[in-house]
Parts: sequence; structure tokens; C-alpha cells
Amino acid sequence: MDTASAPKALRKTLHERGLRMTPQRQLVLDAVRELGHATPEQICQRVQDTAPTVNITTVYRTLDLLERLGLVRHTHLGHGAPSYSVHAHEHVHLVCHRCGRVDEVPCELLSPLGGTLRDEYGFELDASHLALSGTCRECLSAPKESE
Amino acid sequence: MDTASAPKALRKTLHERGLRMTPQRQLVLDAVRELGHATPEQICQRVQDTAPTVNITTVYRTLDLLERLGLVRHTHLGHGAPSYSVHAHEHVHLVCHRCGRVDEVPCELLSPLGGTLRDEYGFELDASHLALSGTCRECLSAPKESE
DNA sequence: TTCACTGCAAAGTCTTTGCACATAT
DNA sequence: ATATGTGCAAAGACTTTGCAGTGAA
Repeated sequence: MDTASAPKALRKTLHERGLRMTPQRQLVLDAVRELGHATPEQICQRVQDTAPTVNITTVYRTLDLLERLGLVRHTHLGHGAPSYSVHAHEHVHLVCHRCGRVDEVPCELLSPLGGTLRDEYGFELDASHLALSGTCRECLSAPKESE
Repeated sequence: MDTASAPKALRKTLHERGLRMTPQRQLVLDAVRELGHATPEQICQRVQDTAPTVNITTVYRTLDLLERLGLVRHTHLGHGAPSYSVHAHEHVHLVCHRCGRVDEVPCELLSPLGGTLRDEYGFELDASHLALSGTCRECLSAPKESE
């Protein structure tokens, strides 16, 4: 149903730019799709479930490539590694800085803000790159556990 | 005019918790205030203008401490190092992913969004921790320079 | 005097680079 | 056949940790 998920789609996109289709590239893209949003390390582990010899270097390089091709995107959710997700699935991340949980909400929530920023500051907001930090429902209702 | 900027304020805050006042701590806090938002490395260089022997390790430790004391905050603006700023100065960062420029806008812009997130998702948005990514006015009007 | 704090060096993450071999076309 | 892509190892950027000596109270 989704052309982008057909195996041949990636091959085509690559060939249009004189690039080569490899198992590693398909596996990395599949892993990103399956994991929703994940760090390079998590993606690498997922890929290694199928192909244990794939190196994390290749994962980094492939993620860069897929991002340049517009197939995936990354966001910096917090301290550590960035999180990659498929580009087609537009969403905004809600990151709880208490428990680390990540939720997703539709981008449309940002439309009013995007309009204001464009009109008043000339800034074109890219909602799909966005992480909003705060406290999630569970942590708000839970007693503050420590420091 | 601002009690927090009086030298004695930091000493008091520290003493209340059994911590000690040191020149390094005052210098780091001053540097964060002066620089607005800056990476640990930039803060370290600023401190070293005055006290060249201060080590970057101390800067990292002091920034952690000041953050725990609620005096500074950090945000992840992009790939590299985080950016620290004084907590009192609440603002939202607009990060241009084309040229890397960082602007600040008042947090109140996020009030409507914050209300929606709270009402519909139970998520308490922390606006002061926030970086919005997009394209700035200059880059929008400039011709796309390369790839 | 005492214990928090600092500087230095070393180790720890996360990511990139260089290079020879493998492989898609 | 050929040049892109990969794996491995080493280096790079950013940050943390261990420890002995320094200095605030």
C-alpha cells in the first residue's frame, strides 16, 4: 500500500543518483521503519539480528545517506545519541525529562506556532525535526521519587 | 537590581547546602550570564580569559552543579555540545539548520501550545528547555548555496 | 583541621575517517 | 572491469571519573 515500503523503491531512489543498492542499506531502512525512532546503536543491533557482521560504521554512513535522500530524519531528543525515524511519518516528539519516555503527537499541533514564527520572525519552523521537553502525565501524577 | 546577580547570592545559595564558594564557581556563572548561551568549551574559554588555569573538567562539574541549584539550564541545540544559559532568562531558541544561527524568542509564544499539550496529552511542556529547528529569514531569502 | 573542591591524566561514549578488500552494476 | 560500498582499526569530539593535592570554613 505504501510505495516507499516496497523493496524496489529504495533501489530506484539509489539508482537515480548513481548509487548502489546493498543489503545493508535495505536492512538499515527496514530497521528504522520497524523501530519508529531509535538511536544508531539500536538500529545497528536490530540490523545485526539479521546480519550480524554489519558494522556500526556502516549504520552511521547509511543513516547519513538515507537522510540526504529524504527517507529518514533525525532529532536530538536529549543528552545522548540522536534518534532516527522515517521521514514519511511526520510527528513531534514529547520527551519527558523525568523518566525519559518519548511520545509522539501530530505536527498539526504546531501549525499555529509555525504561523506566528513565520509572520513575526521570518522563521520557517520545521516541525518534523522537533523535540518538546517537559514532564509526562505519569511523572506528573507520581510522587517525586528523588533529587 | 537583580538579586541573583549580586556576588553574595551564589555564596549564600551554596552555603545553604553545605557547599563552598570558590572563584571558579563565580567565574563560570558570570561567563554563562555574559555569553547568553554557550557551550562548556566556550564558557571555559571565557573563564580562562580571567583565570587561565581553570580546567574544563571544573567547568563541566560547575555547570552540573549550577544546574542542580537551578541557576543555569542547558538545551541541546543540535549535533554537538549542549548550550547553557542562565535559568532566569526564559526564552525559546530558534535554531537555523541551514546556517546554524541561534535566535531567541519569548516563551509566551508557546503558551497556547503548552495549554493544548496539557489539556489533551497531560504533558507539562518545559518551554525553557526548548529548541525549535527550522530555517531563518536570511537563509530563506538567500539562494540555496549548495547540495 | 577537615572535607569539599580543583587540576591533571586517563578512561568512556558517540561518531568520523583512512584504507584495503568486497561487491553491485 | 570499475568505482562504490563495506569492515576494521584508529582517531576525533565531547564528557566523566579517579586520585592526590589545595584551599574554604
